[in-house]
Amino acid sequence: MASLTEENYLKLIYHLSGALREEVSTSALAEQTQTKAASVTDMLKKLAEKNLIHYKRYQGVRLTEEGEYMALKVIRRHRLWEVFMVEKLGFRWDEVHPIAEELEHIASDELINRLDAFLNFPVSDPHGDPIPTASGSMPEADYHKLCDTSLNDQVTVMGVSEHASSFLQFLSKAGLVPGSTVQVVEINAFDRSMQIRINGLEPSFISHEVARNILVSPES
Amino acid sequence: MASLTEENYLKLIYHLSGALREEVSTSALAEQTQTKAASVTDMLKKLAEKNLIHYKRYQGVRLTEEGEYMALKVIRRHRLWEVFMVEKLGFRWDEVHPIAEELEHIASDELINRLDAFLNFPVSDPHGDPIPTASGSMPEADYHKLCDTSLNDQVTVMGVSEHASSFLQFLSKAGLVPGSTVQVVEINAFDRSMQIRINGLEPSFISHEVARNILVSPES
DNA sequence: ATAAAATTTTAGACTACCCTAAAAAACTAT
DNA sequence: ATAGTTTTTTAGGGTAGTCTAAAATTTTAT
Ligand SMILES: [Mn+2]
Ligand SMILES: [Mn+2]
Ligand SMILES: [Mn+2]
Ligand SMILES: [Mn+2]
Repeated sequence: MASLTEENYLKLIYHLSGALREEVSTSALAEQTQTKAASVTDMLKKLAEKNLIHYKRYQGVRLTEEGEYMALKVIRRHRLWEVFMVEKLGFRWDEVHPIAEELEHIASDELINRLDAFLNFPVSDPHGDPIPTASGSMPEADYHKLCDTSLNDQVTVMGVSEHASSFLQFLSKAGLVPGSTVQVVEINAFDRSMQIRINGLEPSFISHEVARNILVSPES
Repeated sequence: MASLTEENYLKLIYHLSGALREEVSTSALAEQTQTKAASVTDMLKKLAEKNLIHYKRYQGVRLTEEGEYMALKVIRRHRLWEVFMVEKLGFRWDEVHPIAEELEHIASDELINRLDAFLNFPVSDPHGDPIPTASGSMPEADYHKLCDTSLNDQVTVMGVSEHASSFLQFLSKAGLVPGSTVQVVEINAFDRSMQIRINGLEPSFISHEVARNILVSPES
């Protein structure tokens, strides 16, 4: 029904619109798609024609219910393939995203639902991002940022909000991966950097920039 | 390097050129690609430009070494994904081909080589077709047709030369799947139909048309 | 409130892949 | 050998998705 390019636009609009489902600008889409604003306008007209987005010119866009459903299907496929590559093929979490960008466009529902079962119905991908259900709803996880954790609190790493492979490799080296336990030992007021104890080992230092991109939940 | 469409042409030229690597005609390609001869000519010019085929106008085409290498890569990916779907996801052998037609275009070598290892380096796909190696050579299996088997000889089913899902479903129902043992009990001269004993059970009847599309090897 | 700046859309054009219709070349049959 | 038939190529054109340049609209700043 939707071409590969259309699917990428829908997925991107979903991600850029954020939790509040705000309107997405033409320029924001142009920047992320590595295309020019004029090309984005053309595509927005086509998506509006297909009733996948709400579009009034000069006003930005939002997904329709149908458009959001299709975006979530693409995101579901992307994240399930990432789980497959890490869990079954032994890829590292910093390697799988570019390949999932291709696999996410394989359309078969039968394939993806069997893959889901084969992976034992995972609820999140290797980066801690929730996997939309087959019926098209996005599980909302209410994690908070490691940088907002109070002194001495102990938390569990659940995921990341930055997916650059250099960042992911840094976290692997530091042992800051989903499942790790972190206790905040010290917070430096001037630059908000932290000393943290990972899995009970010797304290290490992380910048606010790093702590801001690590998602955690309170120790259960 | 090559687009999805170009990959499909290369694969098709490989298949149509047969074991003897004969020249493939424009009209044969047009028929199989569901396009018109004029469109095929356009594509042949492009592939020749990229040195993937030998092309002289009005003369038909053959793959270059480079073109054959790329065709074999696509076929390798296709067949490995078919093994994955049948062995790991529980698909039936008559269901996987259309999905593999999409998966075969996912380009990552790393992905396909890890998949190969995950599947324990299979040598043939669910239909008995050999899987090209990572280095780009096609294992040649010298199976013969069940219809050429002599009376009373016992053979093992190795694969099929017809992939229509209706044919595959018929074979599944009959128990004529790769690995089955077949003994030829009777051959009817007038229409070359056969009575065969499958896995030692009661004899069943198959037409020459069916026997012609079943590949077997002598009992070891 | 109005002018300047930024954003967005329109206009016109390009490539990849496909089409129909017509021309060219290759086969086939007498 | 020549005429008819079939196959293949060329000519001209269409859609999807992209571009640059120019026009329209909105936002920002005085
Ligand atoms: Mn990803
Ligand atoms: Mn994509
Ligand atoms: Mn197949
Ligand atoms: Mn294909």
